[in-house]
Amino acid sequence: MLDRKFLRKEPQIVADAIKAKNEKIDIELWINADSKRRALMLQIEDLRKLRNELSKAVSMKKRNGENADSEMNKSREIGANLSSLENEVAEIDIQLAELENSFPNIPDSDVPLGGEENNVVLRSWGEIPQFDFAPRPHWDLMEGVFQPEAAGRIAGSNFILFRGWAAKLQRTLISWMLDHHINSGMEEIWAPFVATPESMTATAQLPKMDDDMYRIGRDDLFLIPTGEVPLTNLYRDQLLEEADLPVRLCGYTPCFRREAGSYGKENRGLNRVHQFEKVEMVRFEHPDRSDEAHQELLNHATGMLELLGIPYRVLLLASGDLSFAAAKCYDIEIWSAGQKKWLEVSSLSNFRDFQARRGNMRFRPAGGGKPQFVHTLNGSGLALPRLIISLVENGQQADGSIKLPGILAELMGTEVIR
RNA sequence: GGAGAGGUGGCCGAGCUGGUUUAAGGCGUACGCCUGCUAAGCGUAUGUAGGGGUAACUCUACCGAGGGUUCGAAUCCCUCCUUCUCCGCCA
Repeated sequence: MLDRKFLRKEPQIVADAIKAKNEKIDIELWINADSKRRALMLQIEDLRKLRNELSKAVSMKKRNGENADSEMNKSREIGANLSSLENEVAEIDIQLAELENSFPNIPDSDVPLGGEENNVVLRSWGEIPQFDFAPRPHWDLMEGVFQPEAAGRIAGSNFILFRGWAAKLQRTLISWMLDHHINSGMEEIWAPFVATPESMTATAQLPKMDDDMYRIGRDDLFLIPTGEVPLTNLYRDQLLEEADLPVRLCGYTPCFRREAGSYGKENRGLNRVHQFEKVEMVRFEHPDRSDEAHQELLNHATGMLELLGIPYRVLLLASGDLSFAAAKCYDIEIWSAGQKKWLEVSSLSNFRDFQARRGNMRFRPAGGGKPQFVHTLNGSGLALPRLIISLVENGQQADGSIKLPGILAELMGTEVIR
């Protein structure tokens, strides 16, 4: 959510951001409703003041045993007036809230304008593996341990069922990544995998992503589409002390996505599924340090890829590719040798105070003074299916066996999976 | 699922037979004083949001959320959420 004062003062910046993010909403609607609301509030507050004074007079007179009928009648009239004005304001408030929820965050000034084609590759690491045979896609290499048909029988199409070493590999990676985060000072969180509409609104999956999420209608809950939701909402409506910052969290969660209308070749195998596992990093930062924190999250995520020996590149997303709530976002893409393409395995965003304002997450400055909104950041660290794709496809050998990077070989108890 | 008890400012906690409470008091925090340091003590200030004014300042709202009763609601009524205790059910 954007600050109302900002909306009043800088409508053009907001309009530009709406355009840059390809949203369709008109700020004029908000401006009109807001000024109408303020005019009404002026009247309401005057009437309330009058009524408060009358009330006081009634109270005094009654205590002295005097008659207060005329004050009470006046007050009654005011009450009738007030309730009709208050109803008007209530309607406007609903409009305003809807509009405010629909304004996207403002992209940072260093974010390139335009769509996906304007994303900038900031850096890359590692050599793209070469083979003296034709490398195969993961669904071939994982035949027997990755069984989409079995998953389909259980839950419908586009779900994952792993067995044997694939199941163990996933569990091992989750555990290793969490330990990696914990060792760098993050606190591990195990949170609910469902969340209320309020939580979804605070992190801004609602209203925009409604159609992309699974909803449990009977209890009005959503299956979380990312660990960002529970980890960030941990501090919804909370007041932190400056000394508490930064709060550095990590946690494993499954992520549920309807991926409505996305079928086809691009989505074969593990590329795009309805449920995937992910380790998420979330950070609550002092506004002055969020840029630095963003870099740290990025370096932390890429550090893991370097340990695993997976070639990657880092993209700075252009405005049109930026999510609704983000001010700035880096994507990390890793190489898929079998499919010969880059796969997004992590998205690291700085939301500045956008989510904090929606979720009322604040801190009290060290020297006292008014509470301020924190900055929230998050990033995948990392998403499992595509990481597994890359490990399997990049590590494949001519006979179809898979060579594991040293660190994983140790954890899995074998250097080569057959 | 059933019964009961709670939800008040950063925290604790009074008020809850409706009207000088426009939320007491304490803790914490900030500043100052005093004690030759420290501890203790004393004094003052200190909720959030919005509006008006150049300004000292001032007005309005907020006591889990939303409705209702009333001239007037933290206080009475209804619905919902949530926490705790007991019972039931359950991996």
